[in-house]
Amino acid sequence: MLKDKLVELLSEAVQKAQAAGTLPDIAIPEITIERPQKPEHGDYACNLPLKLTRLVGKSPAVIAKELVALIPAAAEIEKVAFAPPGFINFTVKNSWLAQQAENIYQTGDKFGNNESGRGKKVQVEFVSINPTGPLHAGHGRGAILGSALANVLAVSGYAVQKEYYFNDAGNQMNAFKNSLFARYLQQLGMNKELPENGYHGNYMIEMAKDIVAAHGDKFSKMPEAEGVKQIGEIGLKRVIELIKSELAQLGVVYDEWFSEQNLYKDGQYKTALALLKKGGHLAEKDGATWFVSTALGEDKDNVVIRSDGTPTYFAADIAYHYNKFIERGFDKVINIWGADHQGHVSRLKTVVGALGIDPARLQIIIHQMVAMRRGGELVRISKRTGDLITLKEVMEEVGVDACRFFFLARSANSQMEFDLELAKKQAPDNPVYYIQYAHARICSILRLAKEKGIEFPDGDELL
RNA sequence: GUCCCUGUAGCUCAGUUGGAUAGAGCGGCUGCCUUCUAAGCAGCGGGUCGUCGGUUCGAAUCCGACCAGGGAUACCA
Repeated sequence: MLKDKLVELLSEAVQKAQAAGTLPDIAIPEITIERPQKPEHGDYACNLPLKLTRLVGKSPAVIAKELVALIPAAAEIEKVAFAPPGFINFTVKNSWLAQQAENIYQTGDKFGNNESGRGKKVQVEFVSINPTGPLHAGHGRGAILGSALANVLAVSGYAVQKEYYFNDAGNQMNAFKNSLFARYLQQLGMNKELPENGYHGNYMIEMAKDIVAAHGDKFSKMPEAEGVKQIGEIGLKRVIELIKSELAQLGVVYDEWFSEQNLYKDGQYKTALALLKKGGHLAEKDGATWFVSTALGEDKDNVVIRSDGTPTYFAADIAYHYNKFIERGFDKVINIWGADHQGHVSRLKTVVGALGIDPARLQIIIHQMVAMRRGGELVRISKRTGDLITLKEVMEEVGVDACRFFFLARSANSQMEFDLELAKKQAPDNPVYYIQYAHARICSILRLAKEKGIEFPDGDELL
């Protein structure tokens, strides 16, 4: 990259200055190259003299002028200039720029790829919602963020693995299974109430209908516990397939679907907890087992095993991260979570540290919430109410490309509003439309050029 | 109460580790139409960077206090 070349040139100049005694023999701060905002300031700029002024006790202008004189000539560079108060500005040759257009054209899709990841194993885990129903509109944000990030890492030379973690054990799953069973009995005309914290969505009724069509009434004839279990398994499979296909439709494809149950099967859960116990991080209180995070600077301790002997979600997460780092040996793990999980960041990092893993290897990206609207009107995302808007509906309404664009167009840590009207609008105030329009125009220019037989050489400066 | 995110042009937002006159798109205003989709092109205007203080050669950026909006504060996940 040209920036690296410029850093090289500047380092040479600094060394010469130090050899000549115009600069003292001190550690030089990192040389950074930036793009100036004004074209008069050249194509690239460096503020090293400003950084050095305090260290060497000379005015930035003097340092800059001395360095400019010592910068060696280079094929890419037209001009090196001093600019007050202490910038060094570089102007690149037009011929070099024209050559870049040709390079980009020749490199094609691979342009910009690099090896800075050096093959390090990175896992990006995202979406990972409980498989209790279809994805809603807000889940699209994590999905797009995760897949885009994984793409970027992959072309930067990392060995990336995209993972979806699903909880197929625990309370939420039981509520799902019981709800589905209740809906199933209702379909058969039997009187059965939904459980108190059950799932009310229409998709549960649809799924119950399908199960009746496929399997008849056989689950109603077995003991309830057995019926719930079997019907739950069917429901779980169906929901996971549903989620998988919706994400695939969005262009998001995973390498691994990781089930929480794996953690218990392979004994990793026990191993991870034993490791914490050995480190003195666990304590018994009120009949439950706690992770004593207060000893490590956290605000409160966290329950790991409830007084009824069942593990909490946090306990599973401990085992899961033990698995990621120790069993599977990822160098770096990136979790993408919604803002509603923000409270878990600190304790997860703490417990990872307690397992003897450098917490810096775990990076958690929190994205803020998404509000959907149609023009002026807010659209609810809530699962409880009937006017739930699913990710599938959004994709089908505005199109996959527009969907990806809008979710990616805001930085993760600012709240966003997704305007369905705007995303569909064929007018300049819709950025997606604008981009598509630019593409159409370019194609039509190229088509006309071909029709008229206009020739243009590769890397023509006039283009 | 405590913790996290946010507050920058009329609107939606960028702004890398502190650096040059704080940027973009849209909207607004002015001028352009016989050959590319006028769904266009050229130009102009637009700001106490939430408020107040501090750090320093220099602050949208770092520190402190405060104000406003959103989120989190379970033996739920």
